Amino acid sequence: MPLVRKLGAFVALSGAEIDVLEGLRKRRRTFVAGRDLVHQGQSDQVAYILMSGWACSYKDLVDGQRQIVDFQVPGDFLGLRSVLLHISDHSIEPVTDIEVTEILKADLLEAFAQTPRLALAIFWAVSRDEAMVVEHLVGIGRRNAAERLAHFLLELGARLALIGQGSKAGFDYPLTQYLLADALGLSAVHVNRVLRHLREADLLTFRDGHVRFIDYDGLTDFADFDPSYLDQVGPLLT
Amino acid sequence: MPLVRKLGAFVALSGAEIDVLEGLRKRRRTFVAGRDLVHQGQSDQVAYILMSGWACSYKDLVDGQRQIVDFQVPGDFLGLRSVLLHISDHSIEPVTDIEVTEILKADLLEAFAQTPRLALAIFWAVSRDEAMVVEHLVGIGRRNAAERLAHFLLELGARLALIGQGSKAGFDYPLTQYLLADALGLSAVHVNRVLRHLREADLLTFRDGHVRFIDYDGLTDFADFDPSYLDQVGPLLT
DNA sequence: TCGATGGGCTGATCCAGATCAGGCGATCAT
DNA sequence: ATGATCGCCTGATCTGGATCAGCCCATCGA
Repeated sequence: MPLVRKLGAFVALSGAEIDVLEGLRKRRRTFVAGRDLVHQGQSDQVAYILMSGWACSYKDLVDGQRQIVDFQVPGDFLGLRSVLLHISDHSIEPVTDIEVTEILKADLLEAFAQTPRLALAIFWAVSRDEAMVVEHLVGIGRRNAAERLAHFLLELGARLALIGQGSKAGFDYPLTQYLLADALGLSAVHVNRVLRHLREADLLTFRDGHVRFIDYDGLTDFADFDPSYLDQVGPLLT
Repeated sequence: MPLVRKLGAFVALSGAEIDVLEGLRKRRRTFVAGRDLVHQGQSDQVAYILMSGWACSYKDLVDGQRQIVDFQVPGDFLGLRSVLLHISDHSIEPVTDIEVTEILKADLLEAFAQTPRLALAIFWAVSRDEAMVVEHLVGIGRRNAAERLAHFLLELGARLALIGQGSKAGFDYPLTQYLLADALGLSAVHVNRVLRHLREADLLTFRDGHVRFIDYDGLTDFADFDPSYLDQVGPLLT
């Protein structure tokens, strides 16, 4: 299970703790691509763990624009923040068909009371998510389009590497350039142009559902990518 | 104590829980304006609760720019994220002289184990902080300079109202236009111009250390400010 | 088989906000 | 009393990325 793998990067979980996580298998559900699981303004107090597929969390603006806050990959929580806040401040949309397991507020209380170490591990995961949002903020606020895009793809690569789905060579993605634009605060037109620049600079390619890092070190340098905020020790094996 | 007041907006804390918080008084420290308390890359695993004064958390880029992620006001946590992550991914600078109380990682574990409700309240505060960062991300990504600035000041007003230091009429601030620019992803020059526009549109004034909301409802409308992400029920009394 | 749709790609034009280059007044140290 | 510094303010110019308008190709349902 990808979550166990991810949390394992932070603390060695005991058998009992892993059992708690594995016990969640029972509440498995699936959702189809494109139809929101959580909608802005809803007050369900339910979160999910993503088991397979990709999702994204985003906010809509009145004028019809939207900002994608982050993509979620297997092992990530969906909507954990809205369990504590009374109203969900964002929407979540599956990018692909996805499988999830449900977490209720009661589960969280249970985890806090019974297995403080597991609670701490969840707290770590939440902190890491927040660190990623902060990094996106910095990217949108201060990096130009090319650096921002490169940085974003490097981050995704590192995150996927942690669950065994990416490496320094690249990774498979289910994203469109429109999704990327919504995440990066750019127009789809400009995303396309920037991808061409990166390709022409022999840094990476982005096509047919696969990112290939051609010059990983050059790219890291270009994007000023310092993965320490991801808190992964040896993030990229290959 | 402002933290008690803030958490009280989420759960009614028991006497015992308040005692735990009040017990932190002993580890009070002060810092002078401008000198970083926490520096990017440091690995101290210590956080603080801000008792008085303002601070800001920010990230530096290689090219000398910086992005302020958020300002902290009394009752807010400083650097809580870096207690869990092994390395602090950001810096924290006091905007004014500040008073803080220290929280060690051990305290946090203690809180999780002993008083799960308090732990939940802290979790709530962290979720709220994250929701604010997300809102800033949306602002920088998709709002124009004027909307972004107005939204930001309205948010600050609401946050200060929660601890009794602001209202629909306005609030006192210790910020410069340069700080505002670093927070909003704008240049200081442009912040100045936008402030003039907002003043000329009879929406607000920003001078002599005091924000005055001239047309609160008009401003809310203009900035598309929906405070539900702050999870405050009756945020603005006056 | 042929529209319709969705994703990718491109050139031309436009504009919000950056950058450059200052000026003004208040405070403060010598 | 005089620089130096800091915060605020302004006009002129430049530019990164948006917007507009459209083409190409693959897929898919009727």
